Amino acid sequence: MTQRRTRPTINQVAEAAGVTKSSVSRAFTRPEMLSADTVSKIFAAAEKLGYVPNHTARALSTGRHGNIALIVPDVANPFFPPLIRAAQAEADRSDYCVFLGNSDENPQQEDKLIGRFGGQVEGFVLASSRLGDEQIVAHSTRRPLVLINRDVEGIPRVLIDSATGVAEAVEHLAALGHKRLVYVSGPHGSWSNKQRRNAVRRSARQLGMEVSVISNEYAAFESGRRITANVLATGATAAIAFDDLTAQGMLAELLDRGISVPEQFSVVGCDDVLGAATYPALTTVSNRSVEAGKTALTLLIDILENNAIRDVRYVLNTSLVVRGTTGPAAG
Amino acid sequence: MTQRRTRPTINQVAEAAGVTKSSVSRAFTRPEMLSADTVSKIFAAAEKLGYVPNHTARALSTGRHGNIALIVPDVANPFFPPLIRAAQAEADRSDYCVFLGNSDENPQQEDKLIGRFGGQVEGFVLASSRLGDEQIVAHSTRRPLVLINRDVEGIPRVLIDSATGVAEAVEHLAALGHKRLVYVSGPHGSWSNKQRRNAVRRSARQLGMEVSVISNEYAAFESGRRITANVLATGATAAIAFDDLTAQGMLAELLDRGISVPEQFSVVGCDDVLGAATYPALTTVSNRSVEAGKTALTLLIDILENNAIRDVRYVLNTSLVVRGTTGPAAG
DNA sequence: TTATGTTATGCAACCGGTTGCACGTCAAGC
DNA sequence: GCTTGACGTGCAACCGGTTGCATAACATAA
Repeated sequence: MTQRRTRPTINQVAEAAGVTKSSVSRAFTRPEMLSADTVSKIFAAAEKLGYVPNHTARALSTGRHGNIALIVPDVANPFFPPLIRAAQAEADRSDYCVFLGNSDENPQQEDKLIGRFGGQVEGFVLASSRLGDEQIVAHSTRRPLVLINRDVEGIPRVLIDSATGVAEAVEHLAALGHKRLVYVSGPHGSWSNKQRRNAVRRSARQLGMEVSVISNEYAAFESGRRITANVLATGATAAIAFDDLTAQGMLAELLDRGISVPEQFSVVGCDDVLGAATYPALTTVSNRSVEAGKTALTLLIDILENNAIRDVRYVLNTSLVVRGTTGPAAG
Repeated sequence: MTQRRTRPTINQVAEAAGVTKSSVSRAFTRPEMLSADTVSKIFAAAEKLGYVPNHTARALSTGRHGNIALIVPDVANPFFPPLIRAAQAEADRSDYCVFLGNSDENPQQEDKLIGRFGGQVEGFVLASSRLGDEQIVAHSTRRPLVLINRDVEGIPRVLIDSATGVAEAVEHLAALGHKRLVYVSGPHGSWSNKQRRNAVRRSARQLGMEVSVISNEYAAFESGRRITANVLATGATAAIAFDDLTAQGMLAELLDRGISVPEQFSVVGCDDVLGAATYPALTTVSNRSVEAGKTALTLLIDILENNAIRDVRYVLNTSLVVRGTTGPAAG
């Protein structure tokens, strides 16, 4: 294995070019301050030595790292990867590096990650943060911070308003003749969950439907299976799940129990992360996670570069995507 | 908005505790060098001021950042999120921060990311790298580097050996009476793709089956749909796809064309990223991406902490998961 | 020719830690 | 009582850049 050579420093370039290190530094940061001659002399020397400015040293003296941190509750939840990818791409356009943190749905872990990243990032994007409002506010006093799917006043935030889509879902079910409805909850600290639950309740009340709420802490396929018994026990004819994964688990469990969807029971998911991959293809609420990721980063970078401290509340609407898991009420 | 205060430095703590900054530094890094009295005096002062060591300054003088970079071709490809999550968790156990890079299946982009991260990480994990061998070797001379699903001699690597599972798949199809088979390729630079293609060819030869290979640069649902016509044109009765996404696309297209699976055509995926979510549930080759992510990180951290420069080649075997998309050959 | 202004470059302090070496103190050994 | 060694702490250099200010060189104006 080849030896790991120590990289050339600004001093060596300076010596090779016959100038001082100030000039070398300027050649790389503000070349317009130097004569064209000097600049090209320095570049030639740098090129020859394979000089690359030391990021850390630069960060120490300027206080600017060119890094941002993105923290999500669960990387493996299909809602997040597209968001992460979009955020990443946007960061890349402005030459920022992205730290990714996985909080495991755990506020303490989230806090710990913020602390760990704190010293080496310009700012944060917290997606579906599980922290309390006060903690979020506290962190935002140290570093610029943008929230996704979390509505804290005074802090720039990008919200995917699933309420519009969920309301459409309830109307859709009402139109199909359903009278009793279940909402299957998501994580306790989740803003989206609260929003969806409220939207279901509100619409159902307006349409004269009856709603039960079933709690389900960890949103995933397996827990979707588990809570299906409780859902059926309510006597409802349709369910709206916090997310597609939960809905998918319910679908599998219903199939196993010989209950046919949508003939005997209707299921609606949320976030449209599975496309048409389930069987029957899942009726769900559309997802704007790509735009959310991109927008959050644009916002953060704008704040960083222009020192714009604005109280932005950016809302992305959603709508119902009707596929094959909803049908006329049984009976 | 509260003002962003500048954090206390080692000097302020030193003054408050009535010692020099050397002692403060030692209190945090090698407290056994100091008297217990001094240490507690310093900790008290630090606590009171809310002192947190400056990561950047420390990194500058020690050359150690406590960061590692993980680069994947596509975060949104469901193969990677579980791997990323596992890697993340493992890094966390040793207090490393993880930079995530998305190369977009593009070697240039991958190279650029490595350069961007280079100055602030201890080492790299490249998952399914699209770089050429020489580039990988070159980068490994600068920083420790562990590969996932890429077999370059002399470089520590974790390989998911899908060949075993793919061979089982071919045998399974042969046992079902299939004589003509298609392998639908994945990305050009992909080691996994080469491995799978070869495994299909080898097993098919042994079993006296005929194989066509259809190329398909970008592995995804849509491209799976697109190449289905070509697949059918070969006259084969079964196909093994580079990955589940491609297989899923084919399934959708076959359904649209009124070709029933598995009665008229059999499909096998690879990586088992969709679980039983497709319809029919996809027969596929198991996936060890979680272990791969975890192992790669363990390896890298071991190299970093113990300076162990070993030529490790860690292989994870796979096997066939039979579900509902394979059946007896038509006719 | 001298005063005045511009421009390019150098000097040295600074960012906030770490660390090799020197020094002072105190206890044990002779 | 003096030497020796161990131990705890301080001094100062160093990591590799950035940047405010001073200065030299040269051009322009009076």
